[in-house]
Amino acid sequence: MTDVSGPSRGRRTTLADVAARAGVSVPLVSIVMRDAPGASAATRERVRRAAEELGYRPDIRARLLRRARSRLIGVVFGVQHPFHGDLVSGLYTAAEAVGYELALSAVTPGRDERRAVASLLQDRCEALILLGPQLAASDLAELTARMPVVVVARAVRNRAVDVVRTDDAAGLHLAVDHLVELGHTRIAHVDGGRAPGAAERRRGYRKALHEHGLGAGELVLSGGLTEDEGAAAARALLEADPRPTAATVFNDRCATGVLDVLRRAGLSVPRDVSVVGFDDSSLARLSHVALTTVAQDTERLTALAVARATARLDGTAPASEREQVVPPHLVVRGTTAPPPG
Amino acid sequence: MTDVSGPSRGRRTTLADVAARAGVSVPLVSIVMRDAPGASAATRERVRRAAEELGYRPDIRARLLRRARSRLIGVVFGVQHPFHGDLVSGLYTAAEAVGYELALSAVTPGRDERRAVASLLQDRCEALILLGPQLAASDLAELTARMPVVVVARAVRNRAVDVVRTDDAAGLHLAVDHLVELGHTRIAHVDGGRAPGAAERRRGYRKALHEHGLGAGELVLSGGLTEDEGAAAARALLEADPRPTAATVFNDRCATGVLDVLRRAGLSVPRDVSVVGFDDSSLARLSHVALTTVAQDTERLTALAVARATARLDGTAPASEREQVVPPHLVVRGTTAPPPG
DNA sequence: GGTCGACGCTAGAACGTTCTAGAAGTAGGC
DNA sequence: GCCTACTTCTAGAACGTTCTAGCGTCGACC
Repeated sequence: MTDVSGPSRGRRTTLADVAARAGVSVPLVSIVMRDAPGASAATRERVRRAAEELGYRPDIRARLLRRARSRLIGVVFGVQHPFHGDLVSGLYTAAEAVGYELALSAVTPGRDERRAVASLLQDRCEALILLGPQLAASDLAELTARMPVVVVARAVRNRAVDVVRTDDAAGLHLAVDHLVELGHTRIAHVDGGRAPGAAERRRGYRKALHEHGLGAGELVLSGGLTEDEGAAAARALLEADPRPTAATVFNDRCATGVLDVLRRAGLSVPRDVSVVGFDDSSLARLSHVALTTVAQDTERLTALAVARATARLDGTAPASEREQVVPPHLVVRGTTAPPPG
Repeated sequence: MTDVSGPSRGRRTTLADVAARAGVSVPLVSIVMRDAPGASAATRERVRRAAEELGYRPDIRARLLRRARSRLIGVVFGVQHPFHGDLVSGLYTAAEAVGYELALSAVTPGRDERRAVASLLQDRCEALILLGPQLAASDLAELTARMPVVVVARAVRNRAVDVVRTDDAAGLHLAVDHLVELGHTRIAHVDGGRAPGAAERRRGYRKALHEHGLGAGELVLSGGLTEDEGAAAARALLEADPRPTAATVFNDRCATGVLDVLRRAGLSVPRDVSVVGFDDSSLARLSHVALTTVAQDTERLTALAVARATARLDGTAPASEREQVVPPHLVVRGTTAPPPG
């Protein structure tokens, strides 16, 4: 008989296997594996070696079943959305820093948010983080009654839901300030429609324009989340009379659509028209795009989201102040310059 | 005392709670919830109502702990990679169709593949699907010894690993055929470097050129996965003498970088230069890009990947034929036309 | 009228872990 | 020598589910 104790074959190795090999009780092995107090240094060493030899891996399900706390946070994200990718990256590091794990559930064209949430509910998550959810406020409230829920990158009217989001209005204010400083007076805004944050950004654009005494030149063009919608908006912009010399755009993806149409129409960016995006996505950073844009602080957003979720679990979160707003900052690249003439 | 039986409060409701309410035993409730045979219609109805009233949700961890099979497939994907998003979408539907669930684990800038895989190993997955992994073949082989592993969208030399991938060489052959048919004779290829599939695509390009008797005009420009690398390659292409009238490009992202530089240099696509991408990503479909491209059949790829994983689990997978190659097809849009002159 | 099978249901164990309670053993203080 | 305190360890139960085995009851068959 050969030794089949390796990790490769048949039944998975359990605490009992390790305990037998090390000549101790099962709970003691558990203690060692968890680095919990209650074992001598010599025994720890022996148990560790036995576990190593057997290729032992703790069964996280059994552990969670037994433990009161799962230290697991569910995350719902859109698989299509590049910005969600950035946020997921940040969430992983933020969660790890406070000893939590993440359970991911994707929203895809064939799998809506309800499904994504439902699958996490079975998973013993202690809290849920939803990235830019489209769920109705009532659904969110219902979910919140069941467990802590933190919504990221979307404003929610319902005061019972924790929200962490960028100060979208301030972001557009920054963009307009920058353009005004360069000397622009006719500044358009390409809108995001019903997308999360769009209303706030539109509001910020309007407010900034008025504060600079440029309210008369206000021009909101209907756009959207995607390049195509940006392209359509750019065509509308070209026909405006007088034509704006600058545009703030709902997001970077949409802005690249705008850029493309402007350039194909023979205009130079930024010489003829300046363009400012939003998100500072990897798209904007590409050297041949070099989009001036409003950067969201993903690191801060994700850290706050995880912190709020865990605080809610510990009961240390404030009952008021459910909304945390993170200031954005402007990243000036190559698509903004003084107006022509 | 008010009724605290609702789903919102304290301890989660268990089978025992439902059983007590319905006046039956715990296993019977389990039978009803699983739609397993062994309960009368009347009882089923009563149990279902009790469960509904209590807001009962099965605890998937306890279930998995008890069950021999978890019917759970782990998926490792790159959160940055849009094409992985498409694949994940397909995997969800393919898995659901055969009664499996997915456990997602993301690769991010701060979380490498090892970490991603390790977290799934704890999770009781029965099989692993890895999307375009960068892991060494030896690591893959080691993993395969432990559990069924299916690699998607990357060729693996090791014959012990199941692979489902697009026929990259054939894809480039299609692209070259198309360009030759249009009348092009000087066709360049923008390379993907060490990226998964790049070597195959380069090979397909060379083979097609030779078959058309155009081997003399072979020109491979070093590119990569991203727009920036495509832009650099396009600058090299502009300096080539004689200048190619067409280029096949490693992928769509890279191709958009190529397009951008060509157009900024004052050339018209497709009038002066034709460009063919690879992936048929959402990028290529954008109306203002309208990239002619080689489409990967994501639906087929994902269905085959799930089918292979489950077949491996059932022991019905063939010992040979570890590699399944899916033919791509050409999507002709607006970036290809006959050469000038 | 007894055996058989099917049906509807239940008792008890099992999955792999962690928790609680407590048992040995050692050491120190009086 | 006894009490207390501490360390190291173990027995047994518990988490919520599903599996195995088996118990009644009913009807049918010979």
